[in-house]
Amino acid sequence: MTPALPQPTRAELAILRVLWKLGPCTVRQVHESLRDTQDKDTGYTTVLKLLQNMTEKGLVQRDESERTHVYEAALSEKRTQRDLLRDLMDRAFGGSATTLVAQALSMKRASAEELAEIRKLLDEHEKRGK
Amino acid sequence: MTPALPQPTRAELAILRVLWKLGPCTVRQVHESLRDTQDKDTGYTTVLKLLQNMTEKGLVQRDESERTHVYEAALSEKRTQRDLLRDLMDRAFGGSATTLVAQALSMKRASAEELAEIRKLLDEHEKRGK
DNA sequence: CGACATCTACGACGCTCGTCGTTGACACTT
DNA sequence: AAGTGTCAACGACGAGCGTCGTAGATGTCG
Repeated sequence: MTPALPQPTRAELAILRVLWKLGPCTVRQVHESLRDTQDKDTGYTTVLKLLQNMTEKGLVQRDESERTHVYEAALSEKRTQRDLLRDLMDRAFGGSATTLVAQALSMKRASAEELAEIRKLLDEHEKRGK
Repeated sequence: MTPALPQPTRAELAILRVLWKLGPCTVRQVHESLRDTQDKDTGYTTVLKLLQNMTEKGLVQRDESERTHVYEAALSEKRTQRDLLRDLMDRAFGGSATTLVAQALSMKRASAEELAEIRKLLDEHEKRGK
């Protein structure tokens, strides 16, 4: 089992999303990508500090072979999503996946394509269970 | 539209879960219920302080007509779950309900009953969309 | 009445998080 | 060599959170 890293905070998760999308990045690349995506814009040194903290925690890995360091997400997007979802499920849904899915469906009037997609997932899941 | 209260923190959510389960409670009742459920146990004044903070934020409503105040959750459990799920969906899943549901399913090898339940939800949801 | 329990209120502390200013190292240009 | 720009590192700050000690008000029982 992987050692269960600390949960990323909001700001950290925003950075991870950039790393997942772009792959390994310098601080500057992350900063500029955030500038594009984000509403509020974050100072360069803030992003740097965040990335340093995340290195400390093990959320990212740093390549310092060059003067300009390159950061990379330590965990996959899927894995992190699962961890976060698991946490929320325990904290707010009493561990019930069913309730969680129900809320997810009722929340968003899911589009027809989405519904079909989910149905397909269900089928595959069931098949695998056999 | 309801004014979108601040998100409850971890500790606050634990308290809300007690209030949802037991209905309106005194501080002492909440404290003791937490003592039962929780691993780590929280001091009485801590719970009191938390509830005072939550009153400040509007997360709970306080009846102070009696000397011993009675607290009640301001928002329904469902509503809060939706808010939290929406937030996580935006922050970690790029707003995709499908991805979220997929992860929820893959996370827990859902039991047969759960799968059937979810399928039923899907049907109802589709019908309602018509 | 007086002692004791119960409850709320107030203030403090330690911690984490996000933010930034500043500094010093390194590189490039002229 | 001097000037300019980029970068990582460090330290600081303010806010929010969870924790608690203590004080002060109010009730209860002898």
